Amino acid sequence: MTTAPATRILVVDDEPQIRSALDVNLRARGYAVDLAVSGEDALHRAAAHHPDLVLLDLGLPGIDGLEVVRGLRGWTAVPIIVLSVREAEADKVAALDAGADDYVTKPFGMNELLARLRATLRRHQPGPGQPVVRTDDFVIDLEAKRVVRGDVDVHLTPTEWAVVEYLVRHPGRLVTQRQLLQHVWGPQYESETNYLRVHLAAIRKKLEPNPSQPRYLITEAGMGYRFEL
Amino acid sequence: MTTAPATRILVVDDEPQIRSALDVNLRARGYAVDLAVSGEDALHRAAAHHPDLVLLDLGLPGIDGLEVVRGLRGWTAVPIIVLSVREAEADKVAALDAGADDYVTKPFGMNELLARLRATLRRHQPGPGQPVVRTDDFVIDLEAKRVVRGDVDVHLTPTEWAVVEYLVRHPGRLVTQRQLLQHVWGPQYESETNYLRVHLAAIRKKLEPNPSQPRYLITEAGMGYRFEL
DNA sequence: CCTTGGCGTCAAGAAGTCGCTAAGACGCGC
DNA sequence: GCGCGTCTTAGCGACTTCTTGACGCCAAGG
Repeated sequence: MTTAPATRILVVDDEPQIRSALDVNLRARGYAVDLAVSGEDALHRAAAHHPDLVLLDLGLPGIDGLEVVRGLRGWTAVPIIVLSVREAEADKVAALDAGADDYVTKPFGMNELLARLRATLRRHQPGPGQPVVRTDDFVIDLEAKRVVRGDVDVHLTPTEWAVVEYLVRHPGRLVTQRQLLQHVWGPQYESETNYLRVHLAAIRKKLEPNPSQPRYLITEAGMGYRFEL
Repeated sequence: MTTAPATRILVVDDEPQIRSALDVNLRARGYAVDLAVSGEDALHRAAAHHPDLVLLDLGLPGIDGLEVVRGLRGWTAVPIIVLSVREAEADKVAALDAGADDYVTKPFGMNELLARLRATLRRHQPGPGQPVVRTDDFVIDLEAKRVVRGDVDVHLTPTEWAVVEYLVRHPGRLVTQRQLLQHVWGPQYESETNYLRVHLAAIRKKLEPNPSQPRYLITEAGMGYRFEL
């Protein structure tokens, strides 16, 4: 029997006690743990090791935890669970808005944390990780970066692919214009919604059975887009 | 069987009769009660004993009850239920704006008080933050920014969503008009309650089974709104 | 019994957003 | 330097969403 590679978790916290408590408990459950002590450290380690999940304390010295969330979301959809003290209610909402997946309030029970961690991982690995998304009208192979409609290949330009991939990797979920822009074009883009309009139109023309009445790539006016299975 | 440690309640009131009435009734229900006779006393005792809930009379000699709320919120998110006489309407709103969780008007029925107390404790227990909120009539997915009623999607506009999200993220708690306005429209808005009326009406039409007799989005006249699970 | 204040409702106009098209700019391989 | 695919930019009508004001209702208080 081959052993599945361990799930890699990046723990970001400046308090040594919490760091080592998490380290011990996670290792005991068979996770591979990477530790970061600051926001900068976290961003570097994430870029270097591509963890499967990030456990992020919001109250960091230096770079704010919120900035770390944004920094990560600029290029990756890795699930992020935020830790914060109860007072920082507004920060938690802001973190979720910035793209965090869940949050746990300190002080937390280790069991609750582990449960949320498993739930978040489960959500982000739909079953035995199927890199292929099927609809009635087309098939998207995320691994091979191919789209087939009927029985012919559909060619997507790089930008179109980036948009489609991001939407498809968050099925059913509302993706804000900011999220899409920053993921596809870069962190400094946030208000160029005309890019999205043009490229979405092009994508719909290629994928939707009836581009003028989209069934899969839904616009939510004033908010963003949603990929409907 | 291990005995759960008693829930600790800090009672703050300068009137001896009310203090002892609360003391007796709360002890009879198995709560551990700590008594404070003034605002200063309350702040000291809260810092020393970390109560699980604070019952705070607004009409205190010396430090105002409002200041006590602010003082507590500076470092703890302990639930606060405010007691006040009916006349002090403005004080109640101010206390809620400062971060109190609920209020009870004096003279109060002991049963009502106990019910609110249990409700407040209950919702502070399991940590907030489920990304999905269910009621008998609809499901709100905070993560996906999606609302389903029965089995059809309900479409919310950006403003409607912002209002619903804020209320739902503070379930059971009385949210003042100010809080909603400033969170949704921005800091400079505080008295445009007509916005709230119009948008709440639209939301109720979409979510409530009987919009003219709301079950979930409750209006508290003169104060604000409450999302009741 | 009447006034007052807060709320719900409705409708119309204002403001904002989106889809679509087409033209110009860019970058890469040849 | 040329051509091709691709991306950016601009503009317009259509549509969605927000704001605003008027009106009626109800409860509290004089």
